[in-house]
Amino acid sequence: MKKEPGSEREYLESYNHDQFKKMSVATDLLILTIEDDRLKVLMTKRSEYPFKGHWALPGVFVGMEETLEEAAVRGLKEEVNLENIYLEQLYTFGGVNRDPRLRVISVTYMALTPPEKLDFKAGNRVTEAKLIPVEEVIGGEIETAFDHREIIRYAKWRLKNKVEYTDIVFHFFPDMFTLPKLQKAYEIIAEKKVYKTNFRKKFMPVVTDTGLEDRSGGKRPSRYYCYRPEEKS
Amino acid sequence: MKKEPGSEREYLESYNHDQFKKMSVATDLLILTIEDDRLKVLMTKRSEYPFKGHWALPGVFVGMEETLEEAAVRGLKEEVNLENIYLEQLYTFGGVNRDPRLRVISVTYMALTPPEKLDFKAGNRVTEAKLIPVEEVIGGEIETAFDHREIIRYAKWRLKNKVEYTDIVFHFFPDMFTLPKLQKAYEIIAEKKVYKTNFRKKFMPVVTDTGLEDRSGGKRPSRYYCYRPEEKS
DNA sequence: ACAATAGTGTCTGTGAGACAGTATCGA
DNA sequence: TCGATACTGTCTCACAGACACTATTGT
Repeated sequence: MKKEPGSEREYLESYNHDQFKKMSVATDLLILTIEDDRLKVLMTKRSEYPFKGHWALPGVFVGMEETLEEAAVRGLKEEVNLENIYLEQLYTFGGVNRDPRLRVISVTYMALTPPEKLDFKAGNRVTEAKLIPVEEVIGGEIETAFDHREIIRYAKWRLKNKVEYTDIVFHFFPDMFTLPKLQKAYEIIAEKKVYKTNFRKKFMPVVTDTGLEDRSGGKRPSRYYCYRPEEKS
Repeated sequence: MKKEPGSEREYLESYNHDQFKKMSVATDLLILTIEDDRLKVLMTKRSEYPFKGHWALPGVFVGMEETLEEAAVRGLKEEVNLENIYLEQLYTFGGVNRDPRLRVISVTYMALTPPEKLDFKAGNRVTEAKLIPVEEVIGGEIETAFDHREIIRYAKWRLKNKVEYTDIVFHFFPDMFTLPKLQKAYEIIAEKKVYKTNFRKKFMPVVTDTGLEDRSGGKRPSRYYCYRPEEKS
């Protein structure tokens, strides 16, 4: 078959080298939440080789007809039945031997949610899934599959940085929350104590008082606030 | 052929679905520099379909035996004969129809360099390459291939953010530089004027005076500084 | 009354913004 | 001397850190 140099056909063929055939692209999900005053990540126990019995991040392969973000959203829906939550691309990991079976490029996405919204027991999944404190993963107490320990360490680092100059803390809470709880979450992520006064000065401008109170504490009740329902016009 | 459920073999086969076969992974490079008081990006003129005659970012496909970063480093070496420069992963673009020929996931890397180190005329490249002001690309004055205009817009945004709270400005300069020039670069990237006094207060702690002077200005000479040769012990 | 938690007032220090002033070059 | 550029001193103001104080609950 005759080839026209520089033609579309020649290009299509040149890209079909065997070299580029066996790479797969996946999105791995870092579903993070705060529970019992600890930052936790959702992991699934592998029931198959390799790393059978180890814990891994949930993930899906990217289909030919979906974007990376669509794949991440699909994964969230399939694995934890979760929709409409905060999602951001974290980093792309492409080590050669990340997966001993085949070359997998993993585009990781970070999802933040209050623990109440997680529903990983239901659904049609067979594999075991649970929230694991990131400290236990990073500390090596948990047997972790692939390079997922590194990925989790990176996510924790990114979160720690962003919490100081953005409003991501709010994504760990439902519509209503109390400032003491918000502060506690902030301190866990930032890994440092802050003064009540300064914390409130910082976030008061972006929250609004609901008038409701949380009387579950036993002591003086704290007020419920909402995030930014009054955006300044 | 008999299959053992849960075996390694079954897994390998299940990942060989046609669905995951035709995706390619590339790294596109954003080689940024400051020249003539403008932020510029290196682009190459496409000599083939598609987007023939349009300008595109340099990039290489990721080989099976190299990591993403190794591919980026190789691309830098091949395209602009550049080594040992600042390189950071920017973002991964995975739109379905980014490339009309085949599905390409593009892991983009941002490289910063002084313009003197660029050597894209030499080498064995046949395609035309030149530095184009990012404003012209974003403004639509330049015919841009694929989604590269979006990528460049994102890089500019990221750079603008990082310049305020990191030391990336220094990567646009060789070992020695004057503070007025450094400030000018800062202002171009941050897209705002700053006061000399405050700029110096901010960066004086991380530079050291060489004693040398730049007498090319015609007026009062400015001193040459180095970046952090005196890291505090 | 008391312990415990929620919430406020205010002093201090740091660092950016603003601007006036001094220093050094060529012509 | 003059214009232009390099460099410095210092006032102000916003904001985070620090800490003492008041307020409201259950027991």
